[in-house]
Amino acid sequence: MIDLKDLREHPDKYRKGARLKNVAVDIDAVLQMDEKRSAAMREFETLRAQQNKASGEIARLKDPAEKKAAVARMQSLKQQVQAAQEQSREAESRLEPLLLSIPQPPDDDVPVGKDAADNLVMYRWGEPRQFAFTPRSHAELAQKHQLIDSDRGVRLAGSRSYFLVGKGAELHNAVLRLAMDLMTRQHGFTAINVPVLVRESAMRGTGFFPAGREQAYRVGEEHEAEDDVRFLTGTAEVGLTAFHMDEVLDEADLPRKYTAVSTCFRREAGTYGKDTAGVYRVHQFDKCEQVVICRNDVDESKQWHKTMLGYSEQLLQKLELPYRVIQCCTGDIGVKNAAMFDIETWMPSRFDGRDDASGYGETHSASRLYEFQARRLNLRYKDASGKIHFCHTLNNTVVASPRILIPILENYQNDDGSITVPQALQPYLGGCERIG
RNA sequence: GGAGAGGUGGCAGAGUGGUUGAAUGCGCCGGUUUCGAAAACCGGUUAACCGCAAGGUUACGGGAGUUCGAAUCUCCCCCUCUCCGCCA
Repeated sequence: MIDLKDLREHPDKYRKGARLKNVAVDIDAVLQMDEKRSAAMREFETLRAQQNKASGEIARLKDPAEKKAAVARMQSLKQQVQAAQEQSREAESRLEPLLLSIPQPPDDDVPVGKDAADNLVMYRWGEPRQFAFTPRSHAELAQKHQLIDSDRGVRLAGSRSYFLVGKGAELHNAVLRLAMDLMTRQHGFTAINVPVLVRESAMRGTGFFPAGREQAYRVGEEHEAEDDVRFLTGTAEVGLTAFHMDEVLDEADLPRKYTAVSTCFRREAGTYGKDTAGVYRVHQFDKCEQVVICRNDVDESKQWHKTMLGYSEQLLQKLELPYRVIQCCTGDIGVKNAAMFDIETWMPSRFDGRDDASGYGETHSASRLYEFQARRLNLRYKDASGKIHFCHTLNNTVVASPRILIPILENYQNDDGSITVPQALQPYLGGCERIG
């Protein structure tokens, strides 16, 4: 949710922001609606004030006849008040969806661009491995060692579904455990287990609705009342960020640092035929997420953004997987973000043999939202002087699996088809050093 | 799924039609006192919106209604808790 006052004062900022993000919104229509609402509200409040005043006077009248006359005089005012209230409410209810649809303008330091093709490569870590043999894809490796069973997954749950089996499941659990341990033990994040089945208000509050609604699974029968409907979350960001929804925190308790592993559900609507081999794009996966809720301070937000990005890099470095860090351009950061970094990890099977860029696949996404989510969630804090502010929120992937199994299997394969278990994961697999 | 109880300010808890945005207690903040602290005493302490201000409007789970006027009355919904049943 953007700041309505700011929209009134700087409409161009939002026009430009929407244009840079390739989002079609009619700012003028919003401003008109806002004007209409304000007028209706003032009208209603004036009338209501009159009514309240008269009511107080009636209460003080002792003489029954006088009282009766005064009450009779109020009849017509009552009609007017009701009509004005009706108008005011209608204007309000028409303004709200318009406001929800206005994207957060991208930050000044975000490169301008149309889509993912215009994203900026910031830097790389590690060198893509040169194979002395023809490397196998993760799908082949998984098949060979019976780590991932897509055939049975599809039979049971449809396309983009899978079973993780044996060491496949162990590897999956291992990376998530490693991620969780890193965030809690080393970086002081509080571990949380979040609901993945949430109300619409949580989805709207975190900015996944209304834009993006088609990506979420809706749970509930058709005949059920809207209030009984729940949605499966596509990330623990929802639970972690909405944890303090409608609360006023103490500034002294900020920043709040939370991490969670949760199962994530995504319809992947509009991606038919894309990334169908293996487990790159699936409907259900597990992810360790990090969320920071901090003071309303742009510099602090930017600082946290970098820091959180660093935590994820640290995880990839522990796994010794080559990656590159991308600054996403204005057209690729989505409606809710002010800025976004992606981390792409080297996946040999995606490499086309010519352009290195082809071999990197997205594994992480770090978002900086300023007060956009906090406004929608009504998530605030009180500063030392007692003033109330909206918090800032940020989030980033720590690790998502099975997608991360792709670079692990492919980068750690040996010429005989066996797979070396990354050192950092061996303790989580009972010391197992090699698969196959 | 069956039966019952309840939802009021940070918390506890009054309040059943009129100056109650809300008693009282706790907590919190400030002051007096003290070498300092505790205790005691005094004062302050919900938020959103409109307004330069004075001031005004809204909100007692949510919605609808009755009324000149609703925390208080009526209807619908939601949520929480207890007991029974079922269940990981």
